[in-house]
Order: sequence, then C-alpha cells, then structure tokens
Amino acid sequence: MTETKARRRAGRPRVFDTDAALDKAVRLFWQRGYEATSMADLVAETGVAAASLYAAFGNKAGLFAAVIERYAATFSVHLYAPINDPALSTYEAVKGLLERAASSFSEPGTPAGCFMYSAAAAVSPASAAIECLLREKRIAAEAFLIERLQRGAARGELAANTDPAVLGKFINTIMEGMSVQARDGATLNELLSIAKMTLDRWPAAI
Amino acid sequence: MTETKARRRAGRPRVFDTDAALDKAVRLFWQRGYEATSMADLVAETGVAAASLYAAFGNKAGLFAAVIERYAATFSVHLYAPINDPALSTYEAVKGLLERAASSFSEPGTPAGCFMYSAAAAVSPASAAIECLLREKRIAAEAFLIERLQRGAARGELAANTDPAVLGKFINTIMEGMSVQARDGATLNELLSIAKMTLDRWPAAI
DNA sequence: GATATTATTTATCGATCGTTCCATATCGTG
DNA sequence: CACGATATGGAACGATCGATAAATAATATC
Repeated sequence: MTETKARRRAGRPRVFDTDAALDKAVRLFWQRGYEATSMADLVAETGVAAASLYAAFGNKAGLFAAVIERYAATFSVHLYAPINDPALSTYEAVKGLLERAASSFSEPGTPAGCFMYSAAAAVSPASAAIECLLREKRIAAEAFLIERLQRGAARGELAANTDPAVLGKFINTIMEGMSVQARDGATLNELLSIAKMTLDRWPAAI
Repeated sequence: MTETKARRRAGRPRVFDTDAALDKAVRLFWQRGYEATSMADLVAETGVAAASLYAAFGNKAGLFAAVIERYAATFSVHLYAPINDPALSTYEAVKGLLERAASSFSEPGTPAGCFMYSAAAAVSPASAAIECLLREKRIAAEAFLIERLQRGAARGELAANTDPAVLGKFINTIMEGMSVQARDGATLNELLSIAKMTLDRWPAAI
C-alpha cells in the first residue's frame, strides 16, 4: 500500500515562491509578449536566478506554459465567472462577461488588454508551439462561451433564428477586438460603450 | 531656377528592386511580427545582403517603417476603398469594408489576419517606437472610419440616436477581433457570418 | 579620363540570446 | 553524522542578435 500522508520532497527546499514569481512573469509576458521577454528580464523581475527558474520550469517555454495557467487561474477565472453562474440569464451572463472584459482590459494595475490575445500574436517558427498553446486556450474559451449560449437557446432565451455558434464567435470576436482597443489606449468608458452597443442588439426571444 | 527634369542619382545604381524586397519583408513581418523576424531571416527571404538593406533603410526599424507603408499602399488601400467610394451609402460602405476584411484576413496567399493588428501586438521596451508606429496607423484608420460615419449621419443615413464615434469604434473593434479570429483559423465563411451579424442590426434611419 | 558618390560583397563586431556547468548549501533519510 | 537528493548563486557556454568596417564595383558629373 502506498504512503497516504503527504511527504515533503527530499533535498534543499525551494526558497522562492513559485506563484509570486509566476505573477511577476505574467506581467512581463503580458506586456511584452513571449519572444520580446528575455530570461534576463525574468531573472531581473522575479529576483530568481536563471538556474532556479530552469530547475523549476525546464525552459522558457515551460515557464510560459506555467504562466498561462497562472493567468487562467487568477484572471480568466474571474473574467468568465458570469458564464458559470447558474443564477444569471444568458443575456445577463454575456453582459457580465463583456463588462468584466471592459474593466479587466483597462485595469490600471495590469498591462492593457488580454494576455491570451496579445502575448503571442505573432512569433517565429521556432516558437510556433507557444503560439499554439495560446490559440488552443482562445478556442477553448470560445467553445466554452458557445456551450453556454446553446444551453440558453435550449431554455428559449435566444431568438429562434439565432445560431449560438455564430453568436458566440461574434461575442468572442468583440472581446478580442476590445483587447486591441485597450492596448491602443481605449478607456474603461469606451470599452463599456462597445459592450453596450453589442448588448443593445441582443437577439432575445420575443 | 532648379532643375525640373528628374535626374538620376549619382553613384552605383541599386541592383535590387526595393518594392519587391519590401513585399517579401511584409510577408515575414506579417507572419512573425517585428521582433521574431531577424535580419538574417530578411536577408534569406529577400536575397539582399544585410549591408544593402542597411544602406537602403537605415536599420531594422527603418525597414519596418517602409514595410508599413508598403502594406498600407498594397493592402490597406484596397481594404478601405469602400469607405472612400462616394457612390456607396454609409451602410454599403461599412458592408464593403467588413466583407473585404473577411476575405483579406482569410486570403490563402497571405498570412492570416491584418498586419497592422498583429505585427507588433506586444514588444520589448526597446521597440516601443515600433509598437507606436502601428498604433498610430490603427488609430488613424479608426478616425478615418468615424469621419465617414459622421458624413453619413449628416446625410441622415444613421438612426438619430446613433453616435458615429461609438459606432465607428464598435465596427473597428469587430475588425480587430476578426483579425485574431483569422489568425486562429477562422474560415472566410465564418468571418463573413461575423460581418453579417454586425450588419444585421444596422442602426439605419427609419 | 579624373573624381565624387553610391551600392555591393565579405567578414566581423560587441551585445545579448537561451541554456548549462559547477561548486556550494540545505533538506529528508538511514 | 553520513549520504542521496534537490536548490542556489555565479560563471560561462555556443548561437544568434542587430549593425558595421573595409575593400571593391558601378554610376554621374566635370
């Protein structure tokens, strides 16, 4: 029978806080993108020696993969919370999503826009796997939104002639565009007006 | 009185075709972005020696600036042609713009999406000027679209309660999102359905 | 033809890239 | 306390980065 009690790993314990380091790395990759962020930048920002980062994450790509998960756990989860909230109507869920996108993308304390959209928009062939990692996250997020809309359609919360897949792709497209807008300096109010214009045309059931 | 006839510049004439080299450079920067495209890549792709590229464009940033103008002259001009066409109504102009975006962003012969949106989405502080160059182009394009909508509003082609500035930013946001969608593999038909959904609830005058 | 000017070719520059080696430090276990 | 295992700090690796120096070639002008 295997040991059930959690046992501490042998060897010298890690002195730096992994999540704290990842939080700093998230900011850097978010602001500068994958290839424009060097390991030297990450060492300087996190205060963790290069060898320690490599021991913990393997290589730069591995660190970036961990950064993706960290961003998803700390930002995406909050952004998509309305989609998960069973108390909200489909309209209210999408309204919440778009309004959270507006505030999150223009939040002063973090880089503008969405990490998932801008951190690896265009990369070298050597980093194609990195681009693919983020692409899969974006596609999964869109599928997640579409599933919510399909449940809403099944409940009669959408106009009968509305295709949830198209509507979901449309809303997702607007969020992606809002990220570019935020990067270009769009204010919270401007992003909210984009969200409002999207919702004003909501294809509700009659 | 100055010489009116065009006079050939002294010295050894340039042997490579500047526009042909820029066309190749456009593809590279479009696909990989500014920082992920190396001078070695550009030398290999254009067949022009590094020293010749530096003599012609100054440095990598200067080459990129020339690439921006080349893209604008060969792609953006075509994309925004409906906005300039005085024979089109405001609705028709925006419809033409969005449909050209759909086809251009998914054109098989070129990298997916729009160069202006993805070539420098996130860069290092050292290349901040490059990011700014593209940002100014994006903002100018949005202003250009908004001016067209304002003329349309003055002609009574928009609903009275529609703010042309907000509508223009909304349409521009959708185009930016469509570029991300195209990068993620959206097909022409999917992009067209996004355009259609945008146009279906056009705030026309009653 | 002499001279000035510009382009091309080749080789190479210092800086920085991601990554790793090595000696040392600190843990759990026997 | 000894030993294996893991982490750390610092130095350094080869490769590639953007950019340039030097020598040569090809043009216009005088």
